[in-house]
Amino acid sequence: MDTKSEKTSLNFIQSIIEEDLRNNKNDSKVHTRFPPEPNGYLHIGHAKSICLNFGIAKKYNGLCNLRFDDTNPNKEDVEYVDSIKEDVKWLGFDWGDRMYYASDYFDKLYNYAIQLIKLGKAYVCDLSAEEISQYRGTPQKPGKESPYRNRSIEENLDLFQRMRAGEFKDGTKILRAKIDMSSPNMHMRDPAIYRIRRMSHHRTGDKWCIYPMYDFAHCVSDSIENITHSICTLEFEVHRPLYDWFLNELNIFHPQQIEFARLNLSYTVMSKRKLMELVEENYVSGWDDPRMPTISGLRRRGYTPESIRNFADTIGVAKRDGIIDVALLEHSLREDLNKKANRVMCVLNPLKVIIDNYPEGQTEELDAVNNPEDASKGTRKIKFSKVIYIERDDFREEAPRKFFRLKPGKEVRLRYAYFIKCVDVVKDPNTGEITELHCTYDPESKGGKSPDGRKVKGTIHWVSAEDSFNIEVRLYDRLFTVENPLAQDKDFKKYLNKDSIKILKNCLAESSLKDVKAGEKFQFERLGYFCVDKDSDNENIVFNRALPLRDSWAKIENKIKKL
RNA sequence: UGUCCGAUGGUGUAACUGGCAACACGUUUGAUUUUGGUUCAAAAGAGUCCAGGUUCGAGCCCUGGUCGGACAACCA
Repeated sequence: MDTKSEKTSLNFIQSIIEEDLRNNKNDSKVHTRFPPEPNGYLHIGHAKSICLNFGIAKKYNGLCNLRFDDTNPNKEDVEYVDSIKEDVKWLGFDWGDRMYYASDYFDKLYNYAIQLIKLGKAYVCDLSAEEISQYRGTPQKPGKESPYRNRSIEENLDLFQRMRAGEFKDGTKILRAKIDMSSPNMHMRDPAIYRIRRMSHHRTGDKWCIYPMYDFAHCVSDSIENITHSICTLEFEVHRPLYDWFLNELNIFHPQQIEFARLNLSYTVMSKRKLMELVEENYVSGWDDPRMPTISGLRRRGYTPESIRNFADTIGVAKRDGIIDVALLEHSLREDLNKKANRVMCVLNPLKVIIDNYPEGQTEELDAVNNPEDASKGTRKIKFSKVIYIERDDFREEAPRKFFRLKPGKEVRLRYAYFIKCVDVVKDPNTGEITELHCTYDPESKGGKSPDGRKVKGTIHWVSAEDSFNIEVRLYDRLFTVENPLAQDKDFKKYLNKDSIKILKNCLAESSLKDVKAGEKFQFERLGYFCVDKDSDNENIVFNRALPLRDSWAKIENKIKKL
């Protein structure tokens, strides 16, 4: 039992870390960070990064900081920092007392910039944004040097201080690193370090009118926090030479940047910009719309932190980018909720059933199991009566042989109750729609077993007219109709699924559900997993369907249809 | 006509210093079942982008291609 340790294969980041540990690099310490920009809500892709960074810290007895990369007051807002904190916490991670902001380091950053100037490695440039862009060249063509590139250190120092003092208009001057305008790497062609931006910052207010750029702020912040492994996504790979350059020139602690492939999920989009577009143009109700791949959306939909963490574990980490099948995410939720969610009976599309031979006015209580996967959850009583409702889908006038549910003249089991047989079908004379069914029940079959050992293939769920109440149920489907909405062209919104939400107002739930609270999750027997939505009030309880149950009948039926 | 990165069943990830390509999801089949759920058992499905080379032996190493992605904000 001792040496049976499961063969853990390391991902490439863990391999790097273990190699570093073997070499006693960084005094054998591991310190990571999760560095979101507070300019939007976190999504499942961030969850991957959070699980990675906090997970690695935990695995190697290290620490992981939460750091807001808030160097652009133009886009950032406290609303977002609050939601980010909530989401990280909800996912189950703890940054302890190490919550930082890049803006905490504005003074230090400023001084490092001055140091760079003194080293002759940075200069103030008067070129306009357009000119800079022209001077930069293209990936194929080298750029040319700015006419301001060779200002003296004294002049640069003076100018930079005056930039800070607010002597120049926005956009008229910029501090640039002096590297190499002919570098094959565009990021090395004298990148911007500081820009003038008269805008109040959500934390530093109006203290600054110059703000540092990402490339400068990020590596220095990592260094200040003694981050050993600075893990980020692939698009920053080209930035790494610059990351290293700043740290080398400044000669300060040098974290190692490691890039991995960001998460893509099928049938959705995963960039803050595009999600923001869906929110702002009202394609969804907000960042936490249950159809959104945001953490808050998934939470509202009914996802659990465990299922998301487990998902992150399963998908692994690598440098190749691809698209993960949502089915994998869904599987991890089903796996989790199957163990945890109590079962209840609800009818989404009710069809009235009258049990002709059941005594008028009589009711009786039956025992129902709360969770067959967990005996400690016990049982509850449900009430049976003469009039009940079943799912419209569970009755077919003309049914294929493999249809095990209710059909004329045939018997079916009502879960936990009785066998019933359909004796009559009543229809609306005008529309032909079935309005009610008449059935008879076998009093001997109470609890769902018949003493004569008669077998009934189908078991269906139901609620009694006596003891049920009206609920609203929202059914969700994938947000997009195609696996990769970005594959063909940029116009991803034309692949939006018009049927991604279906609202059912006339659903019936067993009365045990009367006192539920937002966020509670249940399995509606035979239907799926459902979560109480925050839109619920005393008048109207709203359930979101997180996920339907796996449905092998649907597969059979599809096959029949094809024949 | 640049630099960097990547390429393993349908999808994602493995294969420790070269040694019978494995796991999960998905798919299919069967068993069990008072949820057409769960569970259990089994099967199909790649010979590792291509071409050479090194080697007794290559998914792993070397060379050259091909294909895909990233990079030209005073965004992060």
